[in-house]
Amino acid sequence: MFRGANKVTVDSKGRLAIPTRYRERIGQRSDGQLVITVDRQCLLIYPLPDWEEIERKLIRLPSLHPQARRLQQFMVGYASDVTLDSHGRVLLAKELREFAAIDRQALLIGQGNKFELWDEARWSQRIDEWLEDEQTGESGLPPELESLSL
Amino acid sequence: MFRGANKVTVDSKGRLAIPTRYRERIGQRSDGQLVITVDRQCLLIYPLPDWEEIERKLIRLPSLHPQARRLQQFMVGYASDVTLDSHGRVLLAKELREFAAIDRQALLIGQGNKFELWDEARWSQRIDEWLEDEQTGESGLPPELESLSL
DNA sequence: TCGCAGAGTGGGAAAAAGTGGGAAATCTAG
DNA sequence: CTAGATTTCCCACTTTTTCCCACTCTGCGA
Repeated sequence: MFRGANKVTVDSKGRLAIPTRYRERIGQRSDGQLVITVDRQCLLIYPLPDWEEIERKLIRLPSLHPQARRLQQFMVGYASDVTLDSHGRVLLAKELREFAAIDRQALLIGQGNKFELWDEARWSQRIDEWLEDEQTGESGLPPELESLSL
Repeated sequence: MFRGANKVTVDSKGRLAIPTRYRERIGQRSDGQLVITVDRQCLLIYPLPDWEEIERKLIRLPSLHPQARRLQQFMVGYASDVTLDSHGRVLLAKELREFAAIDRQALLIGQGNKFELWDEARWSQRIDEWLEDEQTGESGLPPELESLSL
């Protein structure tokens, strides 16, 4: 399981160093092969086998449903294969950096079987939104959340 | 499986370079033979054998159903055979370029067994639509999506 | 406090890919 | 049959990518 938030920098060539503590696990799980794709506002980084499972699920979605089609289109469409280089770095395709507005400072967030990669500014914006929402007292939690005990 | 988004340019003669990482697969699958046809807003590019399967399905559709008829008409009607040249490029027929409003900058999107080719401007428009829809809190997600865990 | 080791960062050079254009070949129309 | 136009093939230049090396920084131990 990947956990924790790490400040990382993307250099001028678009390379991103994966923090060392994750490297061994990635090496074991997928021999250094990762797949990077987009979410709404950030990028998602999966070890190859985990991605393949997601991809299978996506492809099975009903292709006539516009929203399903779109999710497929974006997630599979942007998914790019990368391999750790000799220094544990991966190359972020220009298209991905543009999509997620990542230029230099970013945050790598461990999320179980995957990572999220956020542009620093967008991330702090997201924190603000969260705090605001909590204040204004959110309504309409789905049952899974209502009963969640932390 | 084809995946990933690539910025590509269509030159003044209507040629499009297929990114190298896909070429080997295309060579294996169909000896460099592709079929390009139209979708509603973009072009679709299939390896020949995959297209032939699609074509069979299309032809079997009930020809009295107006929408099926139209789909047949457009997809089969516009389908054009192309072969990779010595530099891995294909020639986009003028009719196809006009249909999809592609002049110079385009995006090649891997979608499993096929590619989509989008005019750059149209694609970013599509991204905007996606982000808007997601924000406005979608209703009526199909069960397959509701329970999808990525 | 100093030095060493591991991690992170940057950059240069070779190789590969992308791009454009020209010449030959083919087709079309008069 | 010929002139013009279009297509196809190939060559050469430019840009990008990839691989590798070297330097810096940080943290830990002596």
